[in-house]
Amino acid sequence: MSEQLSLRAERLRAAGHKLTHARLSVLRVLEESGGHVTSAEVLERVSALDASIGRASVFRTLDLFTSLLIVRPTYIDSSVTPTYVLMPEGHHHHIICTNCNRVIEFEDCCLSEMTAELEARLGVKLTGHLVEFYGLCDRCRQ
Amino acid sequence: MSEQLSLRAERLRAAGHKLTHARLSVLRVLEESGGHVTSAEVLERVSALDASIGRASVFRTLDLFTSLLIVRPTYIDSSVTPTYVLMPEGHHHHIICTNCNRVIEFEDCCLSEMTAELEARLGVKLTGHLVEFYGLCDRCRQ
DNA sequence: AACTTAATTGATACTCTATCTCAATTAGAA
DNA sequence: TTCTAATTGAGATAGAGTATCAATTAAGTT
Repeated sequence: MSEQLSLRAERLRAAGHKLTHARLSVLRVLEESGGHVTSAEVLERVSALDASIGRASVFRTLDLFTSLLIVRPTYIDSSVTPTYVLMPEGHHHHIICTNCNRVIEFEDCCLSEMTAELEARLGVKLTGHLVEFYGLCDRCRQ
Repeated sequence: MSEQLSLRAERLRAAGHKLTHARLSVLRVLEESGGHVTSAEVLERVSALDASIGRASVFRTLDLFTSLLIVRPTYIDSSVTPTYVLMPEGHHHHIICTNCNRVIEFEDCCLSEMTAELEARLGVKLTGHLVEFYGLCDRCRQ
């Protein structure tokens, strides 16, 4: 198959990891889902794609992607199952309605100043961020 | 016992929930731990405080606190157990080192402008936020 | 202080997510 | 092709979180 590698697959290879069938399948599922999927959903879709891929590999891959900041687990509904969020350029922003649990994503953020300030003050090197707002969405606000 | 109620306990009551022994115990454990505790740690410490408090109540309470934004589950190490973060005034900010998993908390953030802008543009009413930065801490930066 | 009742609780059995183990397979370099 | 360490799949296992339901309790009312 004339696979066109995504940028994330390149990052995976650049970090010294093999581009295995299982990993590329999980990545494909994540990218096609547009982010915001639970591990159960990833498991199900990966199985639909190729039933021979094992559960353990899917979880191992999600952990690997998390450590590489390709994906970030967050909580939406309760404290139970994490929802995996794809991090397009290493950052992600959304609003969670505390009434109906709807997720509203937005693109722009003005954290580059804060990033520079923190790096200077704390001596850290920051590569990404996640911003979650909580509140009532337009519908639930009445 | 001459219990001096914390502000969070008042918020709990104001939201129409009973101030039960189990809930106050979980709240006390969370406040004494300074945030950043796993459910297993909360379970253990609540048990140490009063062994008669059941597991189910602790989980129910953590879910209740999450829905009230008294606490927010986030992921630190892997995709496994959530770490509960106490939200002092409805917002919380930290840096997670992607190498050693150290958590660096910082206080000030400049998101009030972004909050106002989002409320105006999207018609939402925002009550809190969580900001997570990822990168290398000063030690791991070499 | 006793009464009332809906909210909450604890015990425990259960479900289901995620992990561990290890022999078999595979990606990628030589 | 050959080689080897990384990775995999299967399935048993661990352990986090839930469901159920009778018993208890917080807190308003009298």
